[in-house]
Amino acid sequence: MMVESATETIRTTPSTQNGVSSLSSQSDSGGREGSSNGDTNGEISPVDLLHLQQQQVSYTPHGVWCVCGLCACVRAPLPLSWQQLGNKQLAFQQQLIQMQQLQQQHLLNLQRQGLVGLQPGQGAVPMQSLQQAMCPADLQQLWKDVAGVPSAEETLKHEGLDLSTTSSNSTSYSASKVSPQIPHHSLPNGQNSVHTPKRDSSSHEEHTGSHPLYGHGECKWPGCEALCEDMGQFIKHLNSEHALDDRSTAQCRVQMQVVQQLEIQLAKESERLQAMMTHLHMRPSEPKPFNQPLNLASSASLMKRDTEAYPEGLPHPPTSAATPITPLRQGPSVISSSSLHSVGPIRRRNSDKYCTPIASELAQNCEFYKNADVRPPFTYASLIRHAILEAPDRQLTLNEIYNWFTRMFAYFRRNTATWKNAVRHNLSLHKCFVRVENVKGAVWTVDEVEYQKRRPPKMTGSPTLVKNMISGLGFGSLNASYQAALAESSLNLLNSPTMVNTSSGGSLNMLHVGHDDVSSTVEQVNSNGSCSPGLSPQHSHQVHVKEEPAEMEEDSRPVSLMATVSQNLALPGDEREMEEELPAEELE
DNA sequence: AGTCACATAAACAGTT
DNA sequence: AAACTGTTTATGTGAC
Repeated sequence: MMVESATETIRTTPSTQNGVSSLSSQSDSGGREGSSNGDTNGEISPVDLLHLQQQQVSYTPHGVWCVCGLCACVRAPLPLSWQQLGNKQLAFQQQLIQMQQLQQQHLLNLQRQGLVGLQPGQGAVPMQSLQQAMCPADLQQLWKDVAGVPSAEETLKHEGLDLSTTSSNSTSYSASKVSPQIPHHSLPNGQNSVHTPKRDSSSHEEHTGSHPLYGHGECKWPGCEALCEDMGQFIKHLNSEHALDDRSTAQCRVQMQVVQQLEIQLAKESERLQAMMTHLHMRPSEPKPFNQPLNLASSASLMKRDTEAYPEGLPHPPTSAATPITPLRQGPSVISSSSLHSVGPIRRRNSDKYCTPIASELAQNCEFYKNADVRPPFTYASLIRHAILEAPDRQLTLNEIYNWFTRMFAYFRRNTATWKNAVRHNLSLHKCFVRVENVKGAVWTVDEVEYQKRRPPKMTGSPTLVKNMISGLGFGSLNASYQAALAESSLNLLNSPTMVNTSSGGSLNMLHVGHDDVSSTVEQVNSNGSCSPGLSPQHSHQVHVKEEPAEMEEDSRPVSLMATVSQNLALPGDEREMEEELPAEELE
């Protein structure tokens, strides 16, 4: 039968293993390393790409000027390195362009149907939008540059940006890919795009008495601003000054670029809006931001290796009341910072490295983990500890721990085979987990001292944090030995039954910030009364079955500064938050 | 390169 | 007998 059990594990292993490994690779490479690698090869960085996407393109006799719609930065002329974009960026940009073209075509269809028509003054909209990204004077100057130089198109052609033909080596990444296709997509009826504005306008205004290019007695042709007393004079001006020639053609194409860029921006903003609405559950069906299927299975199906097929559901990002709504956030708040590896393996000390509190994370993102099939970025040990500490009496049976895992994490509802073994393994392996025999059977408790001893946090990545934390406690002048003694003292204090049993036990416990996660914040959360109670006095009364002979020796280490520290530890509640960040290590 | 922490797999034994 | 529980060992990986 053991063989059967083993084979069953093996049978389930491949999928789990693959899943884990793939997730691991996703998180490791796709998260930090992957993105960073992509930026370091002389290619365009995501930031630059973002700017690219936001750019408004303008043509001048001196080249192509791009005005970033994001920050209004003007990039001119475009660096040659941008011509060397990798295929990745090109493909991405082409996708954007295609999407934009579809949108533009749709817009034109609407226009033909009369749903969206050019209204008087509408022609100024792109200018206004551009002016948001660029000061009006500069923008106007750009237009005048185009308007005032008949050879603008020639200049552009000369520089490799042929407005009439596809130019692969255009200096403008966006323009080169977009402009040549505009006539085809924006004007599917085969009408020459260059002629369209003029013909439409001249025929339109004569009959209606209004003209999109005329308003407030001025010609609204980009860069013109010619005063026209009436429509007739304007028409005259239009036909004479803005007749079909190279200059008007170039100006028209520039305007098309402007519109196109704005539509790209519109597409992006629409996408953002969609994501926001998705996040806020305002729409019944949205594309899922997560790669993995989300598990919205009811808690009724918690325990068992349920359902390979999970109901398709909306992404369920953190929605706890304590979590401020952040539209663009797609995952747990802490994950976003400490681990882009939200779908990565449990392991790794992300929370340690970044001092990520698991309890606060779980408190904030409880719903997220419950519903999203995302592996929590915490170790088994920390999770087990959290589960136990969350229990009313600080003790759980193995099965209850299982239940907690499946109840709290959709991920564990599905990947059943391996993690239960891992939980048992961790319970047995780590001294911090103490098996206690009671009437009902065996329950597991947490030896907080052992847990903190388990692995002193390195905090190598943030020495300043350590310094700040110490200084925050008023220990700014402490030297390393004092700090070590402090931390050590805190452990001993924790180990003291009297201290543990007192109400200050929780705050003392917060001294051990955690390298892990749970340790630091179970109490913190408790202080808010939201999640789990404080350290249980019952804990000290437990009968420890597990033999831990060597540990008491460490606990009896001399604590030279014990008294001093204990005074400082007995801080009012408002100072305990600072204690929380005190490193538990520096023991050795 | 060595060490450590962790995850995973698996064998094994005891208990229910 | 089967399932569950608990212990232990082995191995691989990543971080330091």
